[in-house]
Amino acid sequence: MHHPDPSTLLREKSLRVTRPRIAVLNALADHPHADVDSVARAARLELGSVSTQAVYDVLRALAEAGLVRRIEPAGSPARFEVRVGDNHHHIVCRTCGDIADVACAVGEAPCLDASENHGFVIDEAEVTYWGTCPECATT
Amino acid sequence: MHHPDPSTLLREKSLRVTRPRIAVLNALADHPHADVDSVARAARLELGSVSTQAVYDVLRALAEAGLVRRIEPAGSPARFEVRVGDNHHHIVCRTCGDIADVACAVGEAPCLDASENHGFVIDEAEVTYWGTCPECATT
DNA sequence: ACACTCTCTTGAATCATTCCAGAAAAGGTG
DNA sequence: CACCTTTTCTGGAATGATTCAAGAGAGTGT
Repeated sequence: MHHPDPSTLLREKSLRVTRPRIAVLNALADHPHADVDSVARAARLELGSVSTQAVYDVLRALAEAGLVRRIEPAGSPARFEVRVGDNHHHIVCRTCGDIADVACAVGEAPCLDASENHGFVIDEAEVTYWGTCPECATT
Repeated sequence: MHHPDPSTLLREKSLRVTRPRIAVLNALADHPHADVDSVARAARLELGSVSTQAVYDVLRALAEAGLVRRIEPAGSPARFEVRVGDNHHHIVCRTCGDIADVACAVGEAPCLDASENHGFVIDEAEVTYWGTCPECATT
């Protein structure tokens, strides 16, 4: 399930290849939209042990390099995903916080134009759909 | 400054009319997109003193009643605005965190349709434009 | 293998927000 | 207007997510 080799990805961005970084990339490949805690748990399964701070550091480094994307839906701790570069959007369940991907029709950022920009230079339009997921809808 | 009378707004929602609530509504009318701390400071100018917890409680009560809207841009503490009910969107400066309103072309939520909904029932599409504000662009 | 630099570990601090129990105040009623 | 019920406000403490700091440890190019 880890198609693009984590080590290769890291080298392409001139980042050092370390076991925690590989474990975090693998964790995110298996668990899209995972929060820091879930990533840390998954990484620990692979490594035995990693400090929580290392996971935070790794995630920040990967996000800065553009290898992962940090998403922060209102009311939820930060979540991360490896799917980058396609400017897709998210749909969040108001009840359980579950997140699903929604492809962007345009594909490139910014995919929407603002009617008034107030002099701002806009580089991205982030869309978050809010609703109820199938499971929470039935209960 | 405070166009619709705060007391009237509160009564319309069957909320008790208290001095902290009026002060918070006035503060938000004067400072759109203010965070809790700014609201508390503004409210203290009007009242002399209010506990921070009262401000949190008031903001939650007002948000639940639909009198104010809570917005939470990634990386920023929660901010509040007197709700207009027009489903407008926001443009956030990546550098200074400043927020401006952007009218929604459609007006009613959800103003966008998701291409795939994964079985979710969508009730709102929240759009956040990211960019650089005029001041930060020049510096 | 060596040296240089970046990354990881441990431990503590910070910020925003929430929880709790009791005191005070708002609104309806007689 | 005084009373009573319910809701709200106060003060203090707790929680959760995230960040800071200093030193030990590991990756990379020569």
